[in-house]
Amino acid sequence: MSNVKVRFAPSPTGYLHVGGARTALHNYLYAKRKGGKFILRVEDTDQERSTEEALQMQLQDLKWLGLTWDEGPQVGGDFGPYKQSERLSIYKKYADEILTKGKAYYCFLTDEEIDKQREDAMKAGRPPQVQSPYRDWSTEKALTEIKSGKRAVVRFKVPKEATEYGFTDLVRGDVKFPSDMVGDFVLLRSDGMPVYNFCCVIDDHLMKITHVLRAEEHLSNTLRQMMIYEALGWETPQFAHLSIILGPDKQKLSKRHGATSCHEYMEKGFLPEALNNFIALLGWSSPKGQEIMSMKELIEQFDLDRMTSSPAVFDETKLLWVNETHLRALPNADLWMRVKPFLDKHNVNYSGDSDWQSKSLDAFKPAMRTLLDGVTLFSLLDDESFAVYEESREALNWTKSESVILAWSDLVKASGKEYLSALEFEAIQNQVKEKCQVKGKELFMPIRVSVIGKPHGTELKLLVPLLKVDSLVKRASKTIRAAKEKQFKPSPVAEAEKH
RNA sequence: GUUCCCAUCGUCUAGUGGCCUAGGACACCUCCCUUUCACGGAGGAUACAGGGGUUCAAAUCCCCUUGGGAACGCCA
Repeated sequence: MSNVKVRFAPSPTGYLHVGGARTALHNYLYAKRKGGKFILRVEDTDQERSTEEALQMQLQDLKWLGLTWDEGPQVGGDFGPYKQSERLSIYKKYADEILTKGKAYYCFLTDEEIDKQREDAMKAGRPPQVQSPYRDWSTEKALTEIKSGKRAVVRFKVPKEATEYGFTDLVRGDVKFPSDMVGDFVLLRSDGMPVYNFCCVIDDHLMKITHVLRAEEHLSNTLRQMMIYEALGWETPQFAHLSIILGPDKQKLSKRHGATSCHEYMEKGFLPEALNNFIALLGWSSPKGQEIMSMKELIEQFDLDRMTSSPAVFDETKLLWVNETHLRALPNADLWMRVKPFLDKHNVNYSGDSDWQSKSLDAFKPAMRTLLDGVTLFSLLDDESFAVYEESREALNWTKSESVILAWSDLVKASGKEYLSALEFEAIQNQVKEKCQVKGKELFMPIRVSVIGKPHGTELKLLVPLLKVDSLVKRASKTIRAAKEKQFKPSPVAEAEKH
């Protein structure tokens, strides 16, 4: 019904960056909202940096986010191939067309000559543009040079007389460029490989792209691209330039800011729906002012009229909040499926019983911000990783602590059960209270230390039923021993601070 | 340097000339809940970069300044 067709066109030079993911997401949302198509095109004309491995990684990240494409690699489509490196003959054809029209020329300038020109221009306060002496050579003359072995690039002939190129950007409004802002730019490299601005135009046109939503850094490329559209007599698509994403220091988000790839966020235990939700909000806001949204809601509410043109800082703290909110809203069975791979990866043992899993999740959910947090939490229930931590030292030094733990252990053992219920736990706790004549934290802290090795954490009545009785007893005796020998494991936090 | 883009709480943002003594969210602080830690609940502090216009009226329109960013590649 709708003829809206958008594309995400990454270059496979590494992992999928969160900035790229945001561009992909906004394109996807727009397509879905308008009932149009979202296509994926691989811009791999930079042979030096593009790799098949990086491409596979990016495709995987896109799938992880649920941003599936209607046309592109792996799914095909009527306008393929979708890898630019496989479309070389197409680009060649249109380069010839522009050449024939006299709107481009072969240029034999060497890198050194260009560098020198740029340097001189900068010194003289002129924009660093190429001035090619080959601009007015005839194609025939150039071709004979090429036949004799000389290498040449194809340069676009930017009109000498300065005019103004303007278009209406869907997020920025009217934008105008003076044509002399750019010098003659390259269309085809000397090895015949086309360059970004050129293939971008050819492909967007041939693939019938109606709206180009891309990052702001491409804004000034639009001028060159408009010139190419003009030279070919084609109509330009609609452009929308998305504001860039900044790091906390307000500089363009890059690796030195820490995690910047989707893959890293996946490994850190973030949910794809949370990353999507958070990223969607960078440069866009819900008309309802809603903050937490499912993919379905994002699609329903997304449109270009609510895009911001100012850059946005990527705030990991807020991402964490978005993540924990999505995470806690997940049904236990679903959450378990997501936590499990993390537990397996970190060799955390757990019960196969789904009731146990669900109860554990109920107990830990309030403390879980990421799936990775599940690893720390669930290892508390794993006998193999039980240890008494440094932070328990104080509680174990209290005069009655040892007797409390001993009494606790005896009563637990005497229960004869496999697992204690919450009620049974409370009954035992009360008996310990009477027997040792302690209350408050002097009562429950030593008990908690003997259960998880730490004085703080999840409510005991939730925790205790998750551990087998004989495990509780063993843990208690280990705790007593640790207290006597003053052997404590450094707390993870303190450890981290050392580094 | 040149051109272009941008400018509301620390951060993401609402706001399209009167509804703004500027709203929401994250973070922060206080209190409540709680025999701990979290969760949760209730409050609080914090912003229209500066200067000129236009207008009865400006966060909103115009200009300048300042600040930030991007582009100026045989990268994308």
